[in-house]
Amino acid sequence: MSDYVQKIENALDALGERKSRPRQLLAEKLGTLAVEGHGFTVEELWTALRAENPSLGRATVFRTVKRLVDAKILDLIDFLDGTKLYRVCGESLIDTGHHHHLACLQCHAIREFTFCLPADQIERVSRKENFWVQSHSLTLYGLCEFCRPQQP
Amino acid sequence: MSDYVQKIENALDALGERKSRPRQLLAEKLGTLAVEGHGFTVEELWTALRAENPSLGRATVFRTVKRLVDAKILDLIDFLDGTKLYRVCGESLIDTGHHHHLACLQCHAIREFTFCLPADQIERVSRKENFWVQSHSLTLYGLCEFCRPQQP
DNA sequence: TTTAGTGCAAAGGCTTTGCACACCG
DNA sequence: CGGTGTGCAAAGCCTTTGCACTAAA
Repeated sequence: MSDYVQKIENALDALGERKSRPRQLLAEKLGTLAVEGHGFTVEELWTALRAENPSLGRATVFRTVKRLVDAKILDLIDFLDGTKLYRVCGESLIDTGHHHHLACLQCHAIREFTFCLPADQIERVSRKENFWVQSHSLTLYGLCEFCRPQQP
Repeated sequence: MSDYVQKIENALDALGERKSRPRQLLAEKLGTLAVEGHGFTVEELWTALRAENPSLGRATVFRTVKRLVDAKILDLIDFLDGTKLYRVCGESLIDTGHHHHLACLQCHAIREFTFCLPADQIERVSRKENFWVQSHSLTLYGLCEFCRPQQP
């Protein structure tokens, strides 16, 4: 766990400059969440942080989360039912490489998987459509093993 | 054009029951937008409809758009900069088949392309991750031919 | 000492909802 | 008529912003 916290702290250092108490708390919490792989809302994060520091402001969490998303430390996964959850991105923290997400429509668990659309396929679409592709997003929605009825 | 309008009206019939003036106007406007392939916000749609019927309420547009999204008549494309645009879905209206979107990050044009991740690849991920995949979303972001600097 | 960072509360956007009325069937 | 659909305005969410204050370097 300490590994993740350290890396998140380093990432924050690389962005903003100062190590404040709120950011430190946030890094610690995100370290835990990274291990568990849970998705979370800003509200949930804020609530959790206030357990440690009751005066910590909501805006601070929003501001820091935004920075972390820009820095690709956090991913934002959009379930199509209106739910949107942040998740610590394994790619930047433990070098899992290029990945996309499996999103469970029932319990909202999010998992990374490292497979992707082959580059030559993207290239083909790009040429055919005369469209310069810079990035892409791919999410598979369904049910995780805990939410699915037992298989035969 | 009339083709699209007819199909959208039919789709609305299939959902709600009554043909009201607001819904008719909305179907006509969406017919035009389907031909042009433009993405739009609810606000833009509302503004356009008020040109025909100044007393048409914003809530009506929201309510109808929501129904159409649920019915997969409209797609919602999420640019990652906060922009979200609706688009008439070719798949349900003119049977273009399974498709995904090319989204221009500059002018916010949205185009459909019919290529997709091969089913056996999805199947492989599904088995490997022990995750039952029900649906997926794939969007390619980049620059369309009009927003891109001239190629050599 | 300097200035990024913070907390608070207010303001913003966008979307939904409650309610009385309108109007389709 | 009966009940869906509508318009309006108010309320709800989630997020951002302004400002004075705190504290890191």
